[in-house]
Amino acid sequence: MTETIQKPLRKGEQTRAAILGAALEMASREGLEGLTIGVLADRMDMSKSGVFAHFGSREDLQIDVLRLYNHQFEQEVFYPSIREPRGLPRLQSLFRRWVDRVSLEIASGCIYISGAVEYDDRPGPIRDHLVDMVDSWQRALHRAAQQAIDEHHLKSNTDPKQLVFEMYGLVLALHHDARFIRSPGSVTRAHAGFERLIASVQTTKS
Amino acid sequence: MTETIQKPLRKGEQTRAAILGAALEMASREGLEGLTIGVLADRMDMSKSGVFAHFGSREDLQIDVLRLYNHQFEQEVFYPSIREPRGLPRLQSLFRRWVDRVSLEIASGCIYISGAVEYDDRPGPIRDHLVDMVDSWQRALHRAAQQAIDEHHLKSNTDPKQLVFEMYGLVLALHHDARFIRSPGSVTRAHAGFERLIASVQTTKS
DNA sequence: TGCATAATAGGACGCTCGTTCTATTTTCTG
DNA sequence: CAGAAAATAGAACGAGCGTCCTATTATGCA
Repeated sequence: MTETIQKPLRKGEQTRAAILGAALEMASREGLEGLTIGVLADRMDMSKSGVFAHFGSREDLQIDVLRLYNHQFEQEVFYPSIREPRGLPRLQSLFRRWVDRVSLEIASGCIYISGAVEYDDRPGPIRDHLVDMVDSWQRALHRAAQQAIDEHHLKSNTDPKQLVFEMYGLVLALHHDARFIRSPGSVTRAHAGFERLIASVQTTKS
Repeated sequence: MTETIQKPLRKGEQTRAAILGAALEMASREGLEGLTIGVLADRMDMSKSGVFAHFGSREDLQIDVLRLYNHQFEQEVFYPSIREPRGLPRLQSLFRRWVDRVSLEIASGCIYISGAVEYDDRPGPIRDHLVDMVDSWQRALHRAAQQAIDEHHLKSNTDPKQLVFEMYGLVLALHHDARFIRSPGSVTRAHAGFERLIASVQTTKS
């Protein structure tokens, strides 16, 4: 009993990561509620209990998938953007990278968006985590918008929350039209909407 | 065998309509995929088979719910609006009534929006019906926007599809922020976004 | 008021789900 | 290399699902 807590062995973490990756892919397409251990086990060529043992429960698996998605989102969208100069450039980078990511996700689906519908009325830890993440993302956008105002890139009477509301709408419309309706040109429209939106609150008109 | 096809009796259609109403309410909250015959039967104080007998299958029930929702949507949003004078007034009425309806649906959920996520990657008759309905609604908006251009209420270089794309985005953002995030002020923001949107494509500035 | 028939109940089916228990295999370490 | 511990498999469970079959009750028409 010298060491009660042992560092986990290598193999376990390795397959656990592989399962999590497959689970993320599956949850992106079918939704977090469509994530099922049996199908996941089939796809991993493992037994149900073998997969299950890596996560205490299905809910824990779903939350871990959520965390992984959030991490990837931050790596691809948030962190590269905050290295842009604060103000309008950073805000534009956030939106552009966001749209880029959702554009790629048209084939698979965005968990933030599908999760918002799946858990809008389903209380529990999953909803709590999801709201936290989306709320955190919106607050990051709010900060960037406020900074753009402070830097006098945007008009001083601009409402950051209104701005972010409309940016979010453009991305939701992109996801909706491209993934559900499957009408072409949605990415272009999202960008066009953003440019018109920025133009209406920018200090120096082009 | 004088009359092979009998007109259905009164009682049957009556309870069928009641079931359909409860099913619509349930599908609004839980989603069409969350609509389950057992729970529906409990809520109706009926047996599962009693409920089931009114619809050939669960899928038929879901499609009938969809039809009922579509009918209500048309009655509340579309038909009252097309009695407004064509052009900008009609377009504004369509949006205002649409937002009004979604505002009321914040407590229950909009099947067009939740269905778009549930069936964006799930082929079948339900998806087909859903796409038809949403597409039909978007085309109605396109017509109204085009007419507003023809009437010279909107600038001649306005792109109707871009306009409808952004209108849809505002409603999706409203649904998202109000129902999922539960942040106040979303309805106001949806209207503010629409006014800014219209102002940017209107012929005579205020 | 009878009687054909519609409406409903009850039970059983096969399936899938998450979860648990136990046994077996694999992996790392002393 | 041996042995402890981790990783995985396999089978079984109870619950919930849609659906089907059969019996019973309720309805509306002649």
